[in-house]
Amino acid sequence: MKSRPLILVVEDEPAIRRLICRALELNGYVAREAGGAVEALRAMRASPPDLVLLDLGLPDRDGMELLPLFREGGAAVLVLTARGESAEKVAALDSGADDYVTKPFDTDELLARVRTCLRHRQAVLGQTDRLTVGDVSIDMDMRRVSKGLEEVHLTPKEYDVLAELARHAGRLLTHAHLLRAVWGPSHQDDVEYLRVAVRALRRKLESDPAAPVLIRNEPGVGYRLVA
Amino acid sequence: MKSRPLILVVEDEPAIRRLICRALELNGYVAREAGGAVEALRAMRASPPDLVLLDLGLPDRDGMELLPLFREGGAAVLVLTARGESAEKVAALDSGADDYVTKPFDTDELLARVRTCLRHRQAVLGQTDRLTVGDVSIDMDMRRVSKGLEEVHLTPKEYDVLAELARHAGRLLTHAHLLRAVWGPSHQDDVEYLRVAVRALRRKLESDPAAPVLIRNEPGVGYRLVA
DNA sequence: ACCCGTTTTTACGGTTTCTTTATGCGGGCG
DNA sequence: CGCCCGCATAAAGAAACCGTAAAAACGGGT
Repeated sequence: MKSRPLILVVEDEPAIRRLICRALELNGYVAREAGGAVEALRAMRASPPDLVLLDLGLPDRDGMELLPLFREGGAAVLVLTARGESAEKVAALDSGADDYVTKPFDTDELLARVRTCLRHRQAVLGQTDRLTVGDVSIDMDMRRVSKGLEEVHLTPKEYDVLAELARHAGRLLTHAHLLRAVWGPSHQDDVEYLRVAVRALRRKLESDPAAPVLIRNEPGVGYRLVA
Repeated sequence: MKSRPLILVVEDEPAIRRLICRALELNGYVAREAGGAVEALRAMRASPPDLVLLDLGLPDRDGMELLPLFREGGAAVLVLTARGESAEKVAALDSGADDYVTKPFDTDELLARVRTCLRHRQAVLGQTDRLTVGDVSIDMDMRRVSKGLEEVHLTPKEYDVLAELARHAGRLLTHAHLLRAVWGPSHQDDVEYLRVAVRALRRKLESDPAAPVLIRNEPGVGYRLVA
């Protein structure tokens, strides 16, 4: 997921569609529109969204048929429809929808549910593309790291190590794991590489490199980025 | 998560509470009840649930205060309350609630949302096997162990022994078994290693290391982690 | 061909962890 | 009663590991 999540709004009523998209854009999302099933599929293929807001009552196709497709594409799905039947909700949720909101809806609530859906999806995919620990923030998408306000320059290897640690923030990664991920399987025993890289990272990111709090060491096992 | 997910229903109105629990039990869940905040916390500690159905309007404490606690305990939270204010919903969802349903609710829809919450939770936790015995909890995935609130540092061997014991919690593991698992087949007779490691573990994890309750000794056979 | 930033090696002192040995306690048994 | 065995505890020497520094090799761009 990019720093600005991509949301696809599938809704046949243009007025409502625009309304939703405006609200999304105002809240920092990138919104794409689709008025029907075929259009939605095309948009899906063109650039896979992070979340789909799906109206079930489409003119050309039943939205329920699209649901599995979005799911397979890795998107979260929030069904947003006028159909209030309990059976419909159950069917949609059990088909993999992440939430179900009936029209008319409250915009603030919808946005909160959108956030919740994205949170769930993010957890599922396990990729936090922006991570902030203390005063350092890591933007995976931009491949940028900053401490406080200034940006910090990292060499490729340094960045790769940090990224791997950040992808599993809080978890203890073994030397072998990190080495495999960054240097490839053939170097999974060259712990010295790791030491040099970690030292460089600490020097650049830690407030007190002598007493590291960000990248911790578990003697004999590996390193861990605090969560 | 067990084969039958454990759900804690926090709701002060006995009639509604029973109704919900009955519905849950009929659908293959194990339901626990709590009429207030303190009761909920006790139930939480006794056996951490997979999901909490939380009514915000409790007599003794605002449900919103409990929400973070449940989240930290690894439970999914479905807020089920009479408060229909949009701001309330936004606050709850942004505090980590996985869904928000207002009373009166439809039972089938609630059950579908329960399923969705559990699905999300399972995805989030992935295969994070976490074991809690008394006040010590072992997170295999993170390779972390904590007693009470503080984290406890374990050396590699200490952790390996504990992990092996935890993997077969409640079962009696022979000296040879543990030694093979941790030190390798060539040291399966060096019981001294084991004693030193167990002692270190007890010192760090037991409330009274002189009277161990967590790691028990079966004279002449091996050790056992209580379940 | 040369320069500069990056990566790979190598070396060393200090610390953590592991192994090994020693001692004391208590229960079962002759 | 005294001996032996299994266990807990303590402590010390050995080994493994870490952080640090710096030199050597590398590689892309000018």
